[in-house]
Amino acid sequence: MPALEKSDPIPYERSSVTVDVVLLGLFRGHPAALLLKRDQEPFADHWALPGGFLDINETLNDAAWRVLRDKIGITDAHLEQLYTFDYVDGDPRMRIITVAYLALLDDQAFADALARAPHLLSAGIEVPWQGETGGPITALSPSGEPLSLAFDHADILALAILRLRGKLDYSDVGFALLPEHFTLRQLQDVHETILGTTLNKPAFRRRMLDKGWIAATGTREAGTSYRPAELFRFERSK
Amino acid sequence: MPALEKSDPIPYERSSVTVDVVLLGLFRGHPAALLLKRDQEPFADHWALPGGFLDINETLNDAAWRVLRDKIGITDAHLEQLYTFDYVDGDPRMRIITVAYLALLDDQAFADALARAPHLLSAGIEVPWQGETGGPITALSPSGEPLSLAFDHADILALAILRLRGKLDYSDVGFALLPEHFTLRQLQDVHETILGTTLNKPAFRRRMLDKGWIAATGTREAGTSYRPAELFRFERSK
DNA sequence: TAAATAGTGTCTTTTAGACACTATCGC
DNA sequence: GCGATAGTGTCTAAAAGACACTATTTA
Repeated sequence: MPALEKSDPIPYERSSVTVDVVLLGLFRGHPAALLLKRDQEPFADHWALPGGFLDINETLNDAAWRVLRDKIGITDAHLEQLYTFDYVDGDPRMRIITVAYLALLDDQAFADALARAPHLLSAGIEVPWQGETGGPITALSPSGEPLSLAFDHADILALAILRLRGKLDYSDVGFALLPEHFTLRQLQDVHETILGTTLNKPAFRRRMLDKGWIAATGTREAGTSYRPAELFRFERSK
Repeated sequence: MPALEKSDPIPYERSSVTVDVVLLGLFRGHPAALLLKRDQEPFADHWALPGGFLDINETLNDAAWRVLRDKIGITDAHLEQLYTFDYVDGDPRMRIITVAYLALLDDQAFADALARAPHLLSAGIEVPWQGETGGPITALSPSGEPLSLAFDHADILALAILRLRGKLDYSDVGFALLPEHFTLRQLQDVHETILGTTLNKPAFRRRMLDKGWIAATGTREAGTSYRPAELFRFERSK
């Protein structure tokens, strides 16, 4: 558990800048985020994004990777900056600037992280809005109960979903949620889960193949009780 | 002129967080940004984005508006957060976190700001890359000479263009560069300038009208030596 | 009437959706 | 062969591009 919490006085030679990381994966057909339970005020017993203070001699990216490594045990993931929030809690002395990052994990990395750190919670993210409109989200416990989130972390989670939806079509973020080799159906499942819609199969395949982002491996998935699908991997054609 | 520069020692009760604002408008068929000349080291005599330190009791948005108001004299503009940079200059004690903002000005506001603050420079932004690829940009003086930019401000300007291009089609940012009443040709010019391409006229008109973002005013532009175009204004249909 | 730009009708091309059909695996 | 899912052919619908044409203003 973190020795340093945001409620602590700002320590010597540290600024009041923190880095919080949204660790996002897919779980049972829903987006899911890894959360930690706070044991101190404010927001004791609320669930929070893993985060930490920015060290004086590290970059923002370094800090995000340090959070991933030290708090979750992850050293490999898609990582990008999301947005910078200022959380004001009444007392202006307590003002904190939070640079939020988004980390994307494939199923294996997500499950490994959960197994390694038993205090982590995999929270299902309920996204009640369609498209790129935005709005509030709800984080659900594994049993389906709504979770109380600390600080403005519900807003940060909502923005993470929004960003992911916006970038899914024109960038390669979708592949960060898949293992190295994957079937086109798995890729489509990722897109459908993130977007919260169903997609047309032939059109989706055409589009993905036309983008030139995936290359057939020549191998097929194993262990199915039906026709095995071809495995692809992410590879820009140029 | 600013009394406080980034090169100064961090003052009491101020964090090392700064806010820089890209003030973007369109000038002679090119994107243009408002820059200030630095008179102190580091980067003395280089051109820099207007910015300032974040005050302990203001939000990031407040700080961005304060920069716009105090340094440029602008109180009304489209303003959004762009990205947060950490600029490291060798000495880790000098590390600065910069939250970059993007402000969009229409021609009138852009010209007014230039007239009000004679030390401001309108720098043409040369964007050598197509689409949403990204890459370096060049800032040009009014006479066409490349300008030396301070810190990582060339990167920030490049990101501003990239963001604008990415959002132009699905958001309303384009209207922030136009006056309240505008013709469809003006709207198309804005899009073509930002994207650096030419667009098909009938297709553009169809698309804009179908979006339901603009409403005809029933009036027409005046003072033309040819058929005057109908004036529209920005107005979401729902 | 000439010049210039606004605005549109329509054909072609491209892209997406619908949907059924064939293909291939385990059992 | 049966069940299940992979993968495709093809028709339809929608959107974008091309391009010429008409419309309306000033001079």
